[in-house]
Amino acid sequence: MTNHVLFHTLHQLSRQLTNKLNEALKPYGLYSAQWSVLFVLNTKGSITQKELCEYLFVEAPPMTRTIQRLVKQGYVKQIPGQDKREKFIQLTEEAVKEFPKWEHAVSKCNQALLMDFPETSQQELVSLQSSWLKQLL
Amino acid sequence: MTNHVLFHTLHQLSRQLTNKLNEALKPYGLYSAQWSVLFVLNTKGSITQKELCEYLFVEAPPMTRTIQRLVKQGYVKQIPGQDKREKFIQLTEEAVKEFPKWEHAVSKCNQALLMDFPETSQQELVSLQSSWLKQLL
DNA sequence: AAAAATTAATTACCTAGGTAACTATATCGA
DNA sequence: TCGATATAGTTACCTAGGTAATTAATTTTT
Repeated sequence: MTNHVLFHTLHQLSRQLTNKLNEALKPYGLYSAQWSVLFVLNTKGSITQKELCEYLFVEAPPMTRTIQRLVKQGYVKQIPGQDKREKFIQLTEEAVKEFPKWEHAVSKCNQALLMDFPETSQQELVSLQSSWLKQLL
Repeated sequence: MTNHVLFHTLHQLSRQLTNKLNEALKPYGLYSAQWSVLFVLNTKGSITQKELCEYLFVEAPPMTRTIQRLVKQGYVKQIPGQDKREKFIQLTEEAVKEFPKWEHAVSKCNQALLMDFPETSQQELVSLQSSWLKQLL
């Protein structure tokens, strides 16, 4: 019985959080999945789509779509690798310029979401989730 | 910084769990969203789509789709209410007959997912998630 | 009682993520 | 070396969930 509640609340939480994130990103014409890619590119620099998929645990097809949208918006460029099968993805100058605004919006959103949720609880939650996730993968 | 990890792992976990659930339900031709509806109907009996939405915190359009698929599969029927706008949803006889099998498959799946995750951790996780979720809604 | 506002459900269209099948390139083995 | 196999990415199509607009029925207001 408690199992069911566990899965249910986890699912609900995840949905609520992405909804809020999408709301926060709306003024910038971005969506949560795009943000996750931009965030990774900002820290990792230029990496292949494969690596992006592995890092975000997402299958290749949705990644292709997300990247294509980012390309169309001018926030990301694809550079053919030495191995001609692979494409390196990196932020455009414009994306680098805009990034701080996006980051600020996201961080404000996250802060609001965590407002009444104590720091210690957050850390416990991360710890529990991480250990569970590690076992699943 | 820890915020980002928190949201990331939550999202990953949620996706992994629904993927596994979908896998477990595949032999029965069902998907996770359908299962969540069937599960609620099994405990609540006959309720309106509105109530289903409220219970599962899902918007009306996706609920309409999920129900229409279940109707097509013969697992659910829609009964017009006294208020002609609303439709009461309930399990068909066949669904009632099949339910135990589905429930067993799901519960086996959940058990496998939680195998190496201690009972106490599960309870902590539920407690943390629930309190956070309550604040968000 | 008639007009206005509200509500339940649907339709159309969007993002997010999954699998299967395909293409093009690279690598491995006989 | 050349044929088989593996790999990166794309395309097509599926479920899941969201918003906006629409329809039909019910309430509320006037």
